[in-house]
Amino acid sequence: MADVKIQVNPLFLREEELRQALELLFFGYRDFTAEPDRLLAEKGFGRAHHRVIYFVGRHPGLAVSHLLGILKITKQSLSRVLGQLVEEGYISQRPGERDRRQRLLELTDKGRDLERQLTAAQTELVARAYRAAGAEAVEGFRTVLLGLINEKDRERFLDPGRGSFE
Amino acid sequence: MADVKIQVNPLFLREEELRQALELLFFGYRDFTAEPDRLLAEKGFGRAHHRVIYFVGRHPGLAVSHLLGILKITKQSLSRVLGQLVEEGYISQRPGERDRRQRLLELTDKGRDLERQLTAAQTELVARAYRAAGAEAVEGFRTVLLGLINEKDRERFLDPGRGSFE
DNA sequence: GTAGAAAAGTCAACATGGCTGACGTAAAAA
DNA sequence: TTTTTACGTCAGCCATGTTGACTTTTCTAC
Repeated sequence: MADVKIQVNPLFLREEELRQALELLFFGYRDFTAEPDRLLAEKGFGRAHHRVIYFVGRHPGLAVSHLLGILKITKQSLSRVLGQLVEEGYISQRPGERDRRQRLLELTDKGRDLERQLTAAQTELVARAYRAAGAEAVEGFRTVLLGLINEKDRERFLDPGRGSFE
Repeated sequence: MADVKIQVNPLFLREEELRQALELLFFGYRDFTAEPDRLLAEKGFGRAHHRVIYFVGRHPGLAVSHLLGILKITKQSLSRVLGQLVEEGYISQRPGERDRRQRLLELTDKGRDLERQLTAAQTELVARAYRAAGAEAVEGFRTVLLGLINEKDRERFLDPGRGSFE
C-alpha cells in the first residue's frame, strides 16, 4: 500500500527517462565524433575512413570480408574508402597465407600515425568523462551500452579472447 | 608502497579500457539507429528527417533557428528535409506571436504518429537494456554520456526546467 | 522614422558515403 | 572439373552534409 505513492505516474517518468536516454545518445555521439571529424576533414577524409583505419589498426591482418562484417556496409562503399587509404599509403594489403584470395589489411607507419591521432582525440574525451564519473559509473555505462548492441556483436565484448569477426 | 602492485601496467589496461569504450559507442549507436532507419526508409525518409521529427515533437513551437542550434547543421541542409516534412503534412508552421519573423514548428497528427513509431522502436531497445542493467548501471550510463557532451548542451540536461535552445 | 540586424527562405553547385546491379578474376572447395 | 568464395570494378542513384550569394519580412536601436 505504501508503495503506491512511489508509483505516482510511473508511465510519465519512464517515458521521460527513456527520452532522455535517446537524447544523451544523440548528443553524446555527435560530440564524440566531432573532433576526429575535424582532423579527418583536414586530410580530405571522412568518418568512413576513420572507421576503416580504426578497425584495421585494432585487428592487423584483417580480411576485407571481416571488415565488411564489422561495418555492415557494402563492398562497393568500402572499396571507395579503402582504395583511397591504400593509394595514399595509410593501409597496406598482402595476400592471405592459408587463403590467397584474401587481401589482409594492415596500417602502414603513416596509417598508424593517423590512427593514433584520431584515437587519442576520442580516448581523451572518454577518459575525462570516465574520471569525472568514477569507476562505478563506468561499469554502468558499459553494461547499458552493451545491452544496446545486437547479440552477435555483443559476444565479442563478453568474450574478448577471440576477437575475430566471421 | 603497497599501491605499486595495483598499478601493474596501468597504461595497457587504460588503453584497452578506453578503446573498448570507443567500440561500445560505435556499435551501440549503430544498432540504436538501425530500427528507425528501416522504418524511415519505408517512407522515403532518412535519419535527418528523424531528428527533425524528434526535436519538433519534443519541443512543440520550436523556432527554426533553435532547431538549427540543436542539430548543428546549415539552414540549407535543414530546409530540404524540413520542406519535405511540411509538404507531406508531418509538420505544420505558424508565425511567432511575439516575433512574426519566426516560423514555429509543430507536429501534425500524422507527424505525431510517425514520431511515436520511431521513438517507440528506440525506447523499447533502451528499456530492455535498462531493465537488464539495473538502476545503478543506468545512473552510471547517464553520468558518463553526459560527460561526453559539450558543456553548453550539457546544461540542458542538468537544468531541464528551461528546455530552450538559444 | 529610418538604418541595420535578424529570422527565414531560396537557388546553385559540390562532396561524402551510403545503395543497387552487373560483371570479372583468381583461388579454394566440392 | 565444376561451383563457390573473396575481392575488385564500373556505372549510376540517393540522402545529407557543405559554401556562397541573394531576397523578403520583421524587429530593434538610434
